[in-house]
Amino acid sequence: MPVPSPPTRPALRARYDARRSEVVATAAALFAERGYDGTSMSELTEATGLAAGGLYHYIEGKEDLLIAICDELLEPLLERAREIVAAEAPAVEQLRELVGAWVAHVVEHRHHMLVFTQERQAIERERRWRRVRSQRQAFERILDEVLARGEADGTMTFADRRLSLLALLGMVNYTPQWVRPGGRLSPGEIADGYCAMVLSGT
Amino acid sequence: MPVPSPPTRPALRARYDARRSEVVATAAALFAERGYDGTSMSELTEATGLAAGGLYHYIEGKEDLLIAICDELLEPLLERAREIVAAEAPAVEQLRELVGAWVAHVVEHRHHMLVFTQERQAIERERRWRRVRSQRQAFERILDEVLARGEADGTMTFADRRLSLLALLGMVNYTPQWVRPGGRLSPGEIADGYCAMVLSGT
DNA sequence: CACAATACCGAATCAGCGTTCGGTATTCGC
DNA sequence: GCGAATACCGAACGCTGATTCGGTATTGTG
Repeated sequence: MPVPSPPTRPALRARYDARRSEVVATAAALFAERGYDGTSMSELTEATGLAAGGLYHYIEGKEDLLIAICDELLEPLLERAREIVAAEAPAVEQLRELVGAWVAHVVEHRHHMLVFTQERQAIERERRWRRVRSQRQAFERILDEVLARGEADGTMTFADRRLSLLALLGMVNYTPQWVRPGGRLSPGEIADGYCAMVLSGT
Repeated sequence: MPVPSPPTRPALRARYDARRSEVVATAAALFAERGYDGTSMSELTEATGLAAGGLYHYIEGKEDLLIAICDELLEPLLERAREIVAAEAPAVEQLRELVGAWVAHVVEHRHHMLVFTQERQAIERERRWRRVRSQRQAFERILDEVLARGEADGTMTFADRRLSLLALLGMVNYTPQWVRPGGRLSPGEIADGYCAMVLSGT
């Protein structure tokens, strides 16, 4: 098997997983700074402390890292979003929760997010990215449905609902480009500000 | 000189310039679709109809294309922005004009814009991009000054002016990712929508 | 027409990068 | 402690892709 499989012995499994996600996190930081193509595997090995071949005990190849990064980013966010909309609450309240969780997530994982947005054109184009793509779509769909519900029951008004959705996506996706950990505004304050702008018609 | 200099004979100069900007436009379209690193020079030569070495009569190297693309994008926009704020008009009106011109520009040059945002991390990091970087900063500064003027004279209110600026940047910069020429919304309608959200406190 | 300047060609070059693989050290399980 | 699984090493490989360069065709100019 060319695929590096995790160790079968349970005692080693924890260390393996920890080291692997350490590698992924390091890759995310480097990719975010220098770009995916702009980062060589040797820079990665240097940053992780491993030697050239050692990386391949944890990943199948460079692209594997990208997939892992996207997964770590989208999966928990999507799960949280599903939880929020599963609860019975007014649309406006759900939107606030969604945006709050979302902003907090992209701020905490801003390296992952920067990589995701930078490599977007590759992700949208190729077959093997179907899963990632559909996760993104699912999340956007949830957002849209909340907006639609709010519009339908009269608690939200939009000049154009789709444009409001796209504007929201733009704001939040751009956030990782400027936030600094420990910056002036907390993720919560940022999210509130975004909600206020989108809900301005209300 | 390794630099391909334009022909000195005036009769040829026009053809040369035309062909060069044709090459740049083709590169912008390819880069926007496949990414800068994801596009090989041979794909570019094929798309332009030139042969391998022929490109280098018009450009110094691959990176030269990136610089040209950014210049074609930012220079006219910045100039237009300076015109708008040079005129004496209420801040709100100037903002609408700015956003209108801006959205129209990124929609028309969405390929250029996609390349610019994708390669942002390279542009922000390296020395030789100082010019492009300062053009971007100058434009953002103009926007901020208009918002500040509006806030000062009481015609605009923001929960947090900086956040509103960043949100606006996010919305507009994201626009090229979803607009389609001849789409449902005109650039003007999009710009109006964005302004309404940012000025919602008013 | 003639000679420069210009436009373009395309095989060859050269560097960098991702990946492989045989080998060694370390660690767990009995 | 002994064997097997695991972790890691690092030189070597193959390939892609940007760039070069000597040469040829074309085009304005005197």
